[in-house]
Amino acid sequence: MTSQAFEAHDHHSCIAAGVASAVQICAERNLQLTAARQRVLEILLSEHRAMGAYEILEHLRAEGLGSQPPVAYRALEFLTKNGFAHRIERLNAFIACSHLDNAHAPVFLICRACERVVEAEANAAQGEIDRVAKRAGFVVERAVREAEGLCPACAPTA
Amino acid sequence: MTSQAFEAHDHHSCIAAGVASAVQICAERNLQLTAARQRVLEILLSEHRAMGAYEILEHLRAEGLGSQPPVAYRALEFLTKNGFAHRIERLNAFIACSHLDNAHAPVFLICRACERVVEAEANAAQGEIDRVAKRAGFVVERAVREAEGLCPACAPTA
DNA sequence: GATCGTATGATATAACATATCAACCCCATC
DNA sequence: GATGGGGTTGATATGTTATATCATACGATC
Repeated sequence: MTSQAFEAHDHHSCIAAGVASAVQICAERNLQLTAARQRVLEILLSEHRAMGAYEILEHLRAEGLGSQPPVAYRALEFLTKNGFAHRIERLNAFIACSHLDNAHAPVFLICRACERVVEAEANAAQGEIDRVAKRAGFVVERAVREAEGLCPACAPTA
Repeated sequence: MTSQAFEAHDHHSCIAAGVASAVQICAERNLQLTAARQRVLEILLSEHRAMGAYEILEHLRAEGLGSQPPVAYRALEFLTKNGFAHRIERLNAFIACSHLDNAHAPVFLICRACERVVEAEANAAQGEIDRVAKRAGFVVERAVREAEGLCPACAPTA
């Protein structure tokens, strides 16, 4: 999945492939992809938009996987810490990672009309954040790069 | 104030100059810089870190300028909408603008140790967000560029 | 079988944000 | 000077996101 993800695609394979990759990676790294964690990843993979912790929690609750906030937050912490999901700061919400294969410096494009969020690959070293930080002698541990606006499908109608 | 703002400086003039600029700009644009709004700006200017709405509200409450959340949020909305302050998404908090003079595409450097936040000037057109968005046909209305890490003063000790 | 690390369960609360409606004030216009 | 509209404020309630805290379960290891 590339920045073309605003376009149509075989969505069923998004979920299957995402889970399969996660299962494999967890096996390799001795990470425990427990039922709740895997289910949260599936829930996130099922939509190309960011979901709030409480929205995810509703799913878990309906499926008997837990009903209290920490259940969702713990799963989300595991997924984000290990790169299977990302937090969208602008929305206080979460989305499945689209680039499980490689280490990356993602840029998120958030459509305010259809709510779709696309994760695009970018070059950290070429970015303005990196340049500015270097100049200031600042050590970057985490960079947030998010754009809110209109996707190609929604821009014309708006 | 530039990206050198992690360094020592005449802080009293930060506040005075910031307020003076805001007063002038509001006069020019027919904006009402009411008591609560100006006071919130002063509170933000008084520290080079991001402050939460409820922290600001405490100050207002102590000074009899209001005691309920909407008071703080209304002032903050005015200040951010008109460019006198910025919202730091990573922290769900607010900081006074350091570059009142020119239109800008700010990058924020957030030190997780001392909590200082520096607003650096950057070139939007050269950034990765802009490049990625163009490629995807995405119309950017708002860009969030924030780095969390360690400032030059805190990096050695950490 | 004691201990340790990791994961879960459960309750409560902190922190951030907005909806709504009434009251008020300025000021432009009739 | 009365009328009315726009913007601001006051006040109450509620919605939403996130974490602290303490307790429990369970497998791995010594």
